[in-house]
Amino acid sequence: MVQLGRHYGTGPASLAEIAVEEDLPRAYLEQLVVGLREIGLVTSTRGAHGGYELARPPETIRMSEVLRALEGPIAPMLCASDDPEHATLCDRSARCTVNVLWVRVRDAVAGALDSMTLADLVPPRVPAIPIQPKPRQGALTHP
Amino acid sequence: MVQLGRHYGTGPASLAEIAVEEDLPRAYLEQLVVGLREIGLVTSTRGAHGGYELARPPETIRMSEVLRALEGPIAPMLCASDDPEHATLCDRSARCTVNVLWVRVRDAVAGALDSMTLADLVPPRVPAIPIQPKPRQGALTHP
DNA sequence: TTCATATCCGATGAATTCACTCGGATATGT
DNA sequence: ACATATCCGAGTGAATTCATCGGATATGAA
Repeated sequence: MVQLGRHYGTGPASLAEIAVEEDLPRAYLEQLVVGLREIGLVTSTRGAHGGYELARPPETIRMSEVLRALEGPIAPMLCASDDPEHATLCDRSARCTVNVLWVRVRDAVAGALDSMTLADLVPPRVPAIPIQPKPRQGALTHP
Repeated sequence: MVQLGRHYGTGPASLAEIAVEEDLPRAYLEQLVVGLREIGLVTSTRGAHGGYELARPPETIRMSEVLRALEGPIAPMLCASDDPEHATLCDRSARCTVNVLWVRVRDAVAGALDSMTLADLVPPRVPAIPIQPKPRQGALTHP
């Protein structure tokens, strides 16, 4: 998805390209992209010069959406799932009092994933000729 | 740990007891308790009438400690682990920009686990004779 | 002393998940 | 026609998780 973010606006990128860029097997990417397509995060164009592209600008894609598409509902435990369809009480739920903890953990994770968009993870294009690299406050300086 | 919290102050509780109370195999509890003992969250006394008890009052035991003892360092990915000993960069770390996301998720989880203590999960003792069960504001009423 | 009750310890097994592979069918620009 | 892509279903090997089993060691009570 980060790679698709990089290519955003320049037409579809094939899985073969991304496989090279990320050093991942193409066949594996194929499997991953299924979920992304089903949710509608990416669109595909088949045939020569085809590939995938983001369906929306990177700034509007929350990482929570990406993770849900790839890994399913956010759920530290089965009894604390995002998705009501998927959530189930285990057979210990009668005496178990830990559910509140898992719900808090789940909300914390969902919050963190909601707070970042794909754009936050696409590395900014470094200018070919860097002008006056002035160190920002708090930046680490090498001893 | 919740069961040990219930028994807190009343001497050691044997795994056989807890196995009955939680409907879990005793041999399995034995395995779990190893980590808790090593970290010093529980103390053990061997022999007849022995068992385990919390080393500290439940209010002072953060759930982050418990989870770390049972499940190891908090780490959504290997490159974003709590424990510096355990943390490693993967071979993709040079081009991968997603680390910041995992660090945020990890901090969110750690925060949630830090914010609750074992005492929050030990169910309060219901009085034998309930006096005027007045429904609190916001409590769910059955239709 | 004997004995039942406990914790300790190492090894083993079943089920699930993760990262990845394979073989082909279908669509499409050149 | 043909190379380039996506699509699709099934299958594999390693690792992890949850749990089991057999027996050694310590200790309070009869």
